[in-house]
Amino acid sequence: MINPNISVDCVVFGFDGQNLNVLLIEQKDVGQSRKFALPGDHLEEDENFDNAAQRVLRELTSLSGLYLRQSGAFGDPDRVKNIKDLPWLQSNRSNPEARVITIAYYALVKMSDFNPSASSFAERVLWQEVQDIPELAFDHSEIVTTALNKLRNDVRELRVGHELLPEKFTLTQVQSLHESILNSSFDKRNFRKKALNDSWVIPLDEKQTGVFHKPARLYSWNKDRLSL
Amino acid sequence: MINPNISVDCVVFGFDGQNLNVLLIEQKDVGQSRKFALPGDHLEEDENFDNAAQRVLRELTSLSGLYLRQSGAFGDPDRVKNIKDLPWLQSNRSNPEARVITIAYYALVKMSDFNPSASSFAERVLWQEVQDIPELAFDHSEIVTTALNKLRNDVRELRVGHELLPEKFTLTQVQSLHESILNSSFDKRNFRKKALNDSWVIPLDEKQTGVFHKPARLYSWNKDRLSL
DNA sequence: AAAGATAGTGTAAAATATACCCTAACTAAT
DNA sequence: ATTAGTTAGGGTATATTTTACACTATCTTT
Repeated sequence: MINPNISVDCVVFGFDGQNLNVLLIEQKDVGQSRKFALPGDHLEEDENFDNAAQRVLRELTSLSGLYLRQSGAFGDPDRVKNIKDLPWLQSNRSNPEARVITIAYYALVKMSDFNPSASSFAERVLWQEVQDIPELAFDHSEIVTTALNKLRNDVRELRVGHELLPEKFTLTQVQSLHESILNSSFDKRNFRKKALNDSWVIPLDEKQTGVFHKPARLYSWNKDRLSL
Repeated sequence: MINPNISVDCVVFGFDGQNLNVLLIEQKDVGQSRKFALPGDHLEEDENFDNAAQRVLRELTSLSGLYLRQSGAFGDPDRVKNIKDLPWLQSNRSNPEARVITIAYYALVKMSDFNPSASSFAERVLWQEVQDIPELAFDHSEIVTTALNKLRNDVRELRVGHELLPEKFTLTQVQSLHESILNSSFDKRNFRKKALNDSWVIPLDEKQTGVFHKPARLYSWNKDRLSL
């Protein structure tokens, strides 16, 4: 049994070692125009928000096991009343006029660890670079902006980002991660000094293999240092 | 027309120049036990969250014009199913069994500027010191904790707290404010150095009057420095 | 004139942040 | 075996920020 007035929307940021992306779905076409949106859907009657976010994401994109954090509630009475969204609502909702509030979640994943594939009313799922996000359905652009701000705050406090790298990783990987999330760049020596000094990471007695240049030392996260 | 499934709850922190308090309402009694809760109520059908928070607070406590910030959404399916809350629900809600999700807001005010008075289903409103909050209805304790964490983050970044002091104030007042919100204490010289150095405030050519000790210089906020 | 109360101030030491470039170690290709 | 290509990795001097710490000044009241 579905709750027609409450939905969750997920902003999944994906990191490919290089760039920061957002996972979008392309709505199954109604008329000719293609429409992009965040993966999101209504709550079940007896479901809490966290579970709903996990389920919806799994149903639409086949992703599961993400660490999702709530990033806000959006409830403008007109947020699903824009004319541009009407065709989709009409073909997908039993009451297209209904007011819907949504609880937004966000997560950050390593793109190579997850292979989204479309199902349900998603025609297609795609990774889109954050610098280059097209017009989105409903108020989803605003939801992305809010989530991105939260992500940037969180990474500064090292509250997010660990899920992104393998168990053992190089400092260069950590630095790229921070750089792409914060959209800036840091001095290598200073970055490494800080990471070691603040004990973000623990150096291992192992080196990278399979690269065709000088192999880097591997590190693991210092669990004690990860806030929450 | 009321939306029976969505409510807003307001965590109003009050500063009296000394201590940090939270505004609670005492629910009109049902049976013998008195019950405390946050001011909160259901959304109107066509109301956005921000407006609802303002209205609800006004209706229950007669406070208006506060700067309310969203601090989270709470939607556990059982959050209003605890047996302890049933009597009140039965006498105040047409469908006491209904699932209700709530959007939490918080604000910070100077207690002397606002004079809450009870109405609607609030029997009484009271300021309660944050260190000493009684058991609250529903999941309101959790909501307070979340809001307090947010407040503490915000004051550090100077995003909150200006509403609290008069137009012209002393540095000691600013310091007390920070100390009570962060529940800690700072060195006077260092605090003043920082406030001036970071240009939080602008010194005025005026002094306190009416005090029976050395009068302090007055300052005003440097609007350019206030984030958002 | 004295007592009571808060305002207001400076400096040294420690910790942190910034700016800046060259050599080391591996692989692949010849 | 040599070379070219590629990324790893480290140290120092300077500037900035943070911390710790205690006494005198100025007003009111009695």
